[in-house]
Amino acid sequence: MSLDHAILGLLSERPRSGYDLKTRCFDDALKPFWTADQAQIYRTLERLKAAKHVSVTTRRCAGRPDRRIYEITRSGREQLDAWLAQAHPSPTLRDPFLLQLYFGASVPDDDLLGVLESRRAEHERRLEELRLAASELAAGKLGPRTEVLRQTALDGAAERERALISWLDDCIHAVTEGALPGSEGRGIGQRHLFGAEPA
Amino acid sequence: MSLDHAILGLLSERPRSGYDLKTRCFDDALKPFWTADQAQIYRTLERLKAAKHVSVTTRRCAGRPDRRIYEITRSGREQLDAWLAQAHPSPTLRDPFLLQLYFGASVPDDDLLGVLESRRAEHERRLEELRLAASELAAGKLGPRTEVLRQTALDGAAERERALISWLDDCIHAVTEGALPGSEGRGIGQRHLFGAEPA
DNA sequence: GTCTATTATATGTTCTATCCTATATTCACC
DNA sequence: GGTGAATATAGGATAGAACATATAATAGAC
Repeated sequence: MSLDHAILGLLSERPRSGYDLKTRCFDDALKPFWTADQAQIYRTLERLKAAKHVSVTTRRCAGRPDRRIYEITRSGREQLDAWLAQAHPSPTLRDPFLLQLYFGASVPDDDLLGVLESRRAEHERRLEELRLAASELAAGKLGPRTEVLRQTALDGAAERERALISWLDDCIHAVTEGALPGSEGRGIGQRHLFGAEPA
Repeated sequence: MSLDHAILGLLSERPRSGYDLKTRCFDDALKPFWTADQAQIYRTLERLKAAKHVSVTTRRCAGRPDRRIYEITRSGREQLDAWLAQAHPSPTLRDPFLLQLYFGASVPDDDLLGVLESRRAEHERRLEELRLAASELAAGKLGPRTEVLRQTALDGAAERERALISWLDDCIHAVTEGALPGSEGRGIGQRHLFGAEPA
């Protein structure tokens, strides 16, 4: 239910429409922390409205569809505060790339290197995004506690990326230096090593 | 479709039953890389069978339900090899904890500290699991390339955890030293700062 | 003697996320 | 005059993950 709370958090700053949430929050400042597509946002707003955590005011716009401006209610704030103050389990990480390494004994060095380098580029790209977000944050538009906390959150995400990049560099180095034992073909030898299925 | 390939990878080592995959792979050695519940595994095996990537042999067992042993087919191996050799997008990270920091300006230091410490404990727990997995791996039962790759994968996951723990330590330190600006109440002042919704 | 765990497979339901499509208008560009 | 982008909301379809329940026998604990 984290998307609910992301939206409640955004609405606790000021009232917004669904479109506004999408284009000016989830596609922008919130992107490093949580993403959501448009359909999800509108559906979540409906749900929050049904739960009375937000209220709606329709604003007429000539020609266009009416704008529905959502505002957080007292019960929404209470819900948000309770959620913010308690610990939540961290999501289990499921990364296809680690599976590739795990099962990659039959993959030729060249292909392996390609995968490693594309992964490295991706983390570098994310790190760049985080740097950009951090520089946009430092404009003094927010309260000091908010600003420090957001910088800290960005920094945590950046640490993660940096750790992965330096590890990937080690991997790439090992492969290009030929430090990785040669390709093993696949499985036939191992099947004998393991023996038959136990009864 | 990574679960499909995790299962194909496991079956490329040796034939296994669904129960076997669950209890001896996904709950064990594969746990740091990919988890799956029983229902998911059986349904995926069905799907792989329909796609002719695995074949089944039923083994009668007195009293118990028959054991269905799955074996990878030639087309399954081809599918697996192709997947292993190409790059896949890394999953977008969505971590409720980062949202908590992002919106946490109204949370009292004590609650914040509780959240930080419980998160730290969780990463420490995972790191311990990774250490255990690494020591179980170093038994010489596998080919040299497989062993190095698996150690490397575990090491990458461990680096991630270590980076987060050291960052969390900084956060905890900052809060306990009072380096974090005081609580801001919530929103009322900010609402004025931001001004009204633009027309 | 009952209760729980283990071995083994399978279905049902719900939730979340992603993608695609529909609707409706204004404005800028070519 | 047509095309596409921006503004704005909403529904449908699908896939993945999580959780719960059904069935069925044996072995061991209390």
